[in-house]
Amino acid sequence: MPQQEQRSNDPLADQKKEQVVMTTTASDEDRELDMHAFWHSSSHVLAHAVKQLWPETKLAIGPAIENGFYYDFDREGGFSSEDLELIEETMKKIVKANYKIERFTLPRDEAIEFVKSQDEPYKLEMLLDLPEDEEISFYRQGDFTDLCAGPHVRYTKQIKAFKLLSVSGAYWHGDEKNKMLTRIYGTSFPTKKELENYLQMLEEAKARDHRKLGRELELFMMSDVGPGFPFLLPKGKILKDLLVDYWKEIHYEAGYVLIETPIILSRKLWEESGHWEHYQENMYTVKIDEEDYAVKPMNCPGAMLVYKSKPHSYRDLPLRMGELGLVHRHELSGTLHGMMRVRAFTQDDAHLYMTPDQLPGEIKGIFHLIDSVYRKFGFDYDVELSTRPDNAMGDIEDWNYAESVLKEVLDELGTPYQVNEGDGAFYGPKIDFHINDAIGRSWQCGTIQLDFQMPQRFDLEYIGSDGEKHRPIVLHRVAYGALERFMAILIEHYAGKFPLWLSPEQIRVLSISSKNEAYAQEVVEQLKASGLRTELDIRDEKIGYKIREAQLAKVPYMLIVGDEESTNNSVSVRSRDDGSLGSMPFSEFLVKAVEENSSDF
RNA sequence: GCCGAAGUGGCUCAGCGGUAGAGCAAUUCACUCGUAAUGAAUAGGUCGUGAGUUCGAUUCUCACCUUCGGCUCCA
Repeated sequence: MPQQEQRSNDPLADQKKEQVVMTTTASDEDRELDMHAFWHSSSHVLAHAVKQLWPETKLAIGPAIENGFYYDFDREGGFSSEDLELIEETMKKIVKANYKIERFTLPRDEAIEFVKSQDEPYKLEMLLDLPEDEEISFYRQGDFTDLCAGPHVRYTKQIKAFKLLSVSGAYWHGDEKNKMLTRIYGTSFPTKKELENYLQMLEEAKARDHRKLGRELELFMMSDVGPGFPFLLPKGKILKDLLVDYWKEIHYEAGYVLIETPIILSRKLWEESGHWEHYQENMYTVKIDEEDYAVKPMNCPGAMLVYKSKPHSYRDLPLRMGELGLVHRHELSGTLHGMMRVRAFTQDDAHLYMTPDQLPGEIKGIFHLIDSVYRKFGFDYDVELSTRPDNAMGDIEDWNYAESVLKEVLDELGTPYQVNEGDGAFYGPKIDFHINDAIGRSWQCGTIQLDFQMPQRFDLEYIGSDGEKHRPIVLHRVAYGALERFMAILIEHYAGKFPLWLSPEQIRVLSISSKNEAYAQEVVEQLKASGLRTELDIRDEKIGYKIREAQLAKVPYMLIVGDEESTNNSVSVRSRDDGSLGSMPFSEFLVKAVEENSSDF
């Protein structure tokens, strides 16, 4: 999302785009249209309609976004759903009237006078922020004119199919200190067919929503008595443990040791770490024997204490110390979102202590570890570098050095990345990994954070080869990010159809009738003995019904056993994804299943 | 936290000033069955919580809680 907004704030990029559009839209071939310009024009039609209906409404900003557009308005009382219908009707008329969309420019002074005459305070503010030496461009359609860098389509009639999707609040300039405006979201396409396809895709996205599947597949639940605190159901717990098993395996392989630190620790520790000062609004606190304690929002301070529990030599370094730590953060209530954004979650954390010359190598090692994890699940991801924020602790020189090292390593790795100025943690700059999910959203998961503050605050040291005390460098990182979020992304990524190794229930054995019960039980026992998570369905139901239920539960393999199978020790195999695979000897299936299960892991 | 919307049995939803209804799921019984729903019966709800208006509130009003869509924030 931020990318799109940046695009519309970047007049230079938009100018370049405009030239493209002016040539390509010369023909009436709609598929030649630049969708960015198309959605941007749609937002103008929206604003045009709103101004026609309620002239007193003030216009803020209305850019194209991924798959659509929005426009922010300042109107007393906002808009109701009836208002939305009315707006859509009016938009249809504007489209039908087929206004020509014309660009014109004014010298700065005249532009200011013009916007003032229109009585649009937000537009005036934006105009005053534009570079002084440029002419100001406007777009006009009928009696509607908007300050805008463009580009746009040429006629309103080109916007053949559109739909307003939702109304929400949005702060002016995205700053919560500013006034809350009303934002109307919509989408549009050159043809009705494309709009229908898009709306259908939205419906399909709903079908793989992890909150819906989480309930249907009995993976997790939420309760009013613990907003943002997820409950894992038996199957969800299996999923989490499988992720943990895999995680432990690759971390031991990569030379990590694992620790576990307490969840509740004294205020004194959080004061020492700086969290009491910088992070208090997110921390849960408790009083124990008249003393203040806090539930940990991060694992770092505990890990620092573990490091300090004994003296270290340079020969111990790098020391890679992992911790699957349960942290609690009091996130704003409005930000909670299923298991994607919760208030209690397990970080697959690790702190790496090293000498300065080991830093680049360790960053690369972590990078490759994270990359291998994401690749295992077939995830696409973006890398971002976040630099010093306003509330940063520590010396600027340290920050500059840390940022330059991160940049150097990223450049050396040849990975494309985006820089987010001022988005770092208060204790250090970081490299973030964003996974692109099934519905085109992106979620922050992995992160590598350089921490120059903790070692100082906790006075960490090691004895160098020179016999002198030195301060180690500390890297703080997660790969999954949070197990809960990662699970949610996995659920949506696979639409609940987990690969065999990740499926909580791998095989379900279905008996045709009660006569086959004993044989079915025998099959289940052997499968279980071979480490396959198997369940038995011997209810007095028709086989079609039992298959339907197993299919809806998204169990990878169904074994149907009747008289025929009982007599010759075979199973009729049905795959969740490929349907019936026919009969085979049970021993053959067992070997195949065990092999598939272990090869994926 | 802010803007907007919504909360009715386990799930999906109907009802809407006269103390609740369906389908699925559950339970019981019958059927002993061959690749996505066998039939019948039974049970299950102080309609999110608390106030107010009213002869009477699930229905109207207000507050709070939770959820959903966004903003902001973030793993």
